[in-house]
Amino acid sequence: MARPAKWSDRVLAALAAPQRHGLTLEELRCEIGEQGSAPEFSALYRAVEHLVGQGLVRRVALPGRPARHELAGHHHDHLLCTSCDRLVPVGCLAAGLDLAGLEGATGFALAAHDIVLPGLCHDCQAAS
Amino acid sequence: MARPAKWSDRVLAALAAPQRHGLTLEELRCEIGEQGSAPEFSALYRAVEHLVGQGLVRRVALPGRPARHELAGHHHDHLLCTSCDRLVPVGCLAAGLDLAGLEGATGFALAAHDIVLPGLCHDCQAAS
DNA sequence: GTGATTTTGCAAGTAGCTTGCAAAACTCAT
DNA sequence: ATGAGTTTTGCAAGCTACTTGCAAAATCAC
Repeated sequence: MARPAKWSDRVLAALAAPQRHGLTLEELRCEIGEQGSAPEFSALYRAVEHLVGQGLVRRVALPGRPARHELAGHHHDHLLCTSCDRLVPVGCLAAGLDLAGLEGATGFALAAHDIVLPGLCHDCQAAS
Repeated sequence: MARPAKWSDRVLAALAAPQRHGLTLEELRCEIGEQGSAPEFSALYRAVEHLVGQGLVRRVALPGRPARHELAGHHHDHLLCTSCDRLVPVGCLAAGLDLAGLEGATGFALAAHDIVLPGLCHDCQAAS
């Protein structure tokens, strides 16, 4: 090992804070910046990329929105509020799906899924 | 109504061809271009956007990939081959999900879902 | 034809992500 | 302490897919 990664620990710490589930890179940068100096975006990007590669962080890619990141614990899926972008974990949704049946019918080999159901969270329903 | 849309019909025709399910704008442009002149990208973009607004076309947004478009018929979900980008329709997956239970547990109002399960299609499994 | 309306073509702009590269920071063996 | 080797950082530029602005052109209703 050579130079130790300055940001990786801060990233993990920020993701561990349970206030908000699933942070974008930009949010991570702000979060980290509040306790000192904020990292350059590309440095943070590469640090997170590295953590994802190590399997410590899970990236939840969302179409048309910046990806969100969470600590990689046990698998779960998400609900996404399309109004405030809140990402809510909900326990594996694929449990109810006949994956083996789908694979048989289509010839696909299904990979690790990552189901995100869009909707409006409680607060945003009230606000509209 | 004033000037009639030159491309909308071509778009619908191209999407109706069942060879490939789910076309990107770029693929649509090629497809249309093969029977004459290809539309400018932005014209096509706006034509498709209009059709989506009318409810005639459904846009399947995919993270990190260009969105794919299909004729809006009865609802279904998709499998996506992450190697060749093939989009395969598979009949509503949410049927197996306890949506009402999720809504109750989270306070969410779930919107029209659009589940895409990633995997490897038969051909791409063989190729690897 | 005239006017109103809408689409087109061209260009430029945007967000979010990704990469190149040299300079710095750090560890380890000497 | 010194130097070699490795990795991260900062800065800048590049990329893809999408989105928008605007004037010119096409078409419809009259």
